[in-house]
Amino acid sequence: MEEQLTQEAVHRYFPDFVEPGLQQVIADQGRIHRFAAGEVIMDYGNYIRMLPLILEGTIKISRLSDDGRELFLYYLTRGESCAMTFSCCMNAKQSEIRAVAEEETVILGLPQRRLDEWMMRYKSWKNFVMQAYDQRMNELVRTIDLIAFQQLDERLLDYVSKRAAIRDDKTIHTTHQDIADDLHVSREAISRLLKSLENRGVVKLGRNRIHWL
Amino acid sequence: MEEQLTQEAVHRYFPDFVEPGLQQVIADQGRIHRFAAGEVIMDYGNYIRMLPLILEGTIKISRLSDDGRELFLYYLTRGESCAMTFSCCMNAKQSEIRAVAEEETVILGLPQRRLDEWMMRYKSWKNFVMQAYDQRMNELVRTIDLIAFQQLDERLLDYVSKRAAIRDDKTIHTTHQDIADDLHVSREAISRLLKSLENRGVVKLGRNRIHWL
DNA sequence: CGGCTTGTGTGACGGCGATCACGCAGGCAC
DNA sequence: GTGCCTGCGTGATCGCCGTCACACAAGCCG
Repeated sequence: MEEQLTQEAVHRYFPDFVEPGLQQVIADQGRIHRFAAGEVIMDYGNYIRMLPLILEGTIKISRLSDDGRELFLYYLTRGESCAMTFSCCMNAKQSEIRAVAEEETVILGLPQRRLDEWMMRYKSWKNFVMQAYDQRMNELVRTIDLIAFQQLDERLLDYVSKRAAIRDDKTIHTTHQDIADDLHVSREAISRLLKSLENRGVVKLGRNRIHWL
Repeated sequence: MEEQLTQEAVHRYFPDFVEPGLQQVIADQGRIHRFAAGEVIMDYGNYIRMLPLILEGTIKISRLSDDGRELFLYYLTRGESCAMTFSCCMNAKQSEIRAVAEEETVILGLPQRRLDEWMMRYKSWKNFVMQAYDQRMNELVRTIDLIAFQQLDERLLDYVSKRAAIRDDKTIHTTHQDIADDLHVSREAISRLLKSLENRGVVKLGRNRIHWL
């Protein structure tokens, strides 16, 4: 069952793709894939045959550092795509990132072969790609800023608020350990700081969930 | 005195620009600018009218964080260009970065107006731009990795070796305070660690200079 | 119900780096 | 030479977070 989108649906999901020709090829060549929460969409070392555009849901992008540790980079949500994957597509490299569905997620997979050609043919596609790079660069710079300057409590606040915002859900379902892993700190530190946030009335805690006030 | 390059010189500096037409427009439209060590090439809030390609020398790229602190990002050297500037050019935004010449530096300035058009017309230009983004993304990820995982001594080693490598000069001329600022740590910590590196025979220290062994 | 697993709270202790407070040394100006 | 400024070395103290060690609580399953 290989679903496709209609040209109208492409236009609805990605209103920035203005050229009818672009809408048409995306509709023709894109294939819909569905993933359950926790499913690995793409993993380190995989050969990449398609570029994912996210239609629904959220995916979490991580990367292996030089010495094999997992490094959380960012979340992607609907209407976005993965800048780190472009370069792999372009050079037919193996994936340097892992993408995991955070919740039930629907993506449109575009065949790797055509992307390069689209860059030169469709201005709005080129802009989309450039903008994706730009967004991610800014996100990474912001992360560096947080790690370099902020205390852990600020970083945690940022993390929690962002995760609450990315889906319109004020309750995050996760464990303290998972947060600690993403921020590369100890679980105890997260527990203590969350407790103090609760005392300050910023969040309400429960087992496996954090409610953002 | 507005110097230009010949088409042959463009080819020599940037062998990856294969299209003769691209070489020609770069030669025609590029203007050479020279900067002394320490000179500010581009500053926060400037309107950007040109994209710099570095012909000779080294420039240091920094950025203001959300709350106004200076955040060192990376060094650029010959044959490279600044990915963060592309996006400013594209959208005619004000600069979000500061570029300072580390040493005497020569750049070729390309007029902002044409860049977008070149992306779609010249494949090797498009590849150059994409590769620039990709390199910087990887550099930023590596920085995050270092800050998140490594102790300060590892970061310092990485920093010193990189600065020694970027110009072919095993002696770095700088102060402990400058290094401390780049790494966002205290000067004392840098002094102590450099001392221990000297004791371990990794570097030789002198006033205003560090010699890499 | 009791036992097990998984998640959370909390104390004790230690290390790294920040901060403060100096002393000292190299080089420049006079 | 005498000052003076800038850069470097070093000790003392302090705070954040890592680590270890447990207690306890929530939920699942027999």
